Amino acid sequence: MRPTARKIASVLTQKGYKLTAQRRAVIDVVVSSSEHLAPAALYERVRRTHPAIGLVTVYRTLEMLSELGLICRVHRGGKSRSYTLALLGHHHHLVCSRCGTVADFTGCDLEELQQRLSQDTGFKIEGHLLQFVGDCRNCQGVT
Amino acid sequence: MRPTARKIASVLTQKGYKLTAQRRAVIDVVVSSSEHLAPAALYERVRRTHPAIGLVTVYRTLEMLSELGLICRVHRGGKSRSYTLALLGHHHHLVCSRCGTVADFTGCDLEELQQRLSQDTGFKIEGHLLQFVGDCRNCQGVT
DNA sequence: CTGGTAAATGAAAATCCTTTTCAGTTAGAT
DNA sequence: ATCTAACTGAAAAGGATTTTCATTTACCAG
Repeated sequence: MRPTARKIASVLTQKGYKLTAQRRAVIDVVVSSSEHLAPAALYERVRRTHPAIGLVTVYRTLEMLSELGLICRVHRGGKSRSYTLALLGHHHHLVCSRCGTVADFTGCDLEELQQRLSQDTGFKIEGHLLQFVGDCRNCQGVT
Repeated sequence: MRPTARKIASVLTQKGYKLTAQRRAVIDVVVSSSEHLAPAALYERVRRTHPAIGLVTVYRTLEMLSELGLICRVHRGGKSRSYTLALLGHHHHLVCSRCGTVADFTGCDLEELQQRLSQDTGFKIEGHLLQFVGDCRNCQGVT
């Protein structure tokens, strides 16, 4: 289930955040992108419709949306961070190593493993990060 | 199975890399550390025995060891990268969010999930990243 | 045991990405 | 319409990482 821009906006106001033109613009881009986006790339796209926006605002908005759980961070090799729209509920990513397309999936079924690890190591486990990397359908033919 | 410094050194020479004093020093620190280490932290430790080494060399050596699969990168929140000795074979990490201690584990059993995802999405999956985050035994009492 | 040579090193500078600061602006409650 | 805390953008600061380049060094050949 992909949330709509409207839905995200309403979460913001409910939480007491102001709904500025800049935030709307960032949200619109996030909602309409199927790939994950680094702050800089997102900034470029937002600028098409909102040329006066500052990169800093993009950073701040992404940070805020991320804390609210509305978008989530994608972990790539390590260079720059990226974000993608959060699906409702627990999910993970499948990232294309060539074009960066992100597919989400649910049903990781790691509870059992987590419990085993907790017992074995004494860790109090708070979360996990699971991500598959590969080539998406479109990129498989490409050299 | 933890590889020894000797073992790692021999891989380097086999691959045609020169075995310099600096590289030996970096390898020694990596092998003798149970935690994962960020380049800067590793640099500090290496300097104890090899004060003239440059941070750049540490970066370059880590990059090289990582490409050879002798160490592997640990993904934290996102700030700085870290590396830890690669165990032989397939394994994953359990990272303490407070002190950074890394425990390894094997047996992630994701083949089935991977196959399902491949079919559903058309991705040609090449690898995955699985990591649990939590508080290790020592850090659980701490405020 | 010498060279000779390509590879490796260290210091400084350059790049990136991200965060902080601060003065000016604005959304939304009253 | 007014007020105020929240928000914004520009610039500066901060950090991590990479590049550049002159110098040094490991190690192969002789």
